[in-house]
Amino acid sequence: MKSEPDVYSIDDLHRDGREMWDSIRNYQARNMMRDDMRIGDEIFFYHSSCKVPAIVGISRVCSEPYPDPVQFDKTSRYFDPKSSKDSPRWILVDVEFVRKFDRAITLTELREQPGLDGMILMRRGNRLSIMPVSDEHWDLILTLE
DNA sequence: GCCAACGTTGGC
DNA sequence: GCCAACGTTGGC
Repeated sequence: MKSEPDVYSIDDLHRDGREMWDSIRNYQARNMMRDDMRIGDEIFFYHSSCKVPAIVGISRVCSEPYPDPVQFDKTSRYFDPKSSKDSPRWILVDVEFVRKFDRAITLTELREQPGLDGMILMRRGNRLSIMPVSDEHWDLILTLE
């Protein structure tokens, strides 16, 4: 899961313990939270749109999927007038802090790993803020820490 | 600040 | 249902 550190960083999650992953307005990302995530699933926490884009730690899914309350908040820029409580369009999960890496594993470094070829994160122009990571890639990335 | 790569919107 | 125009993301 990507997050802009200026908006919400791994340190913020460490401080808060857990966080509702709200305001995601992309159908693919929503589908992953709604359909693919299970309580206990571990997540790489990635800092994006910043000086050194990098995987900086691990978080974990800690709720069932449920409707994003922000979609009903008229004062929010993420308010969705086409959504309704009867059939909410945007679904999210809560995530909890697991640990922060001793050092950030930078995108540059990840690109240098031949074993990570084909990772969705590395695709040019990739804009997905939530994406699956294969077991092989997960294990390989952990050896880089 | 630039620009590639998408996703979304809306006219037809 | 197509597709052009536009908006957003995010690395560089």
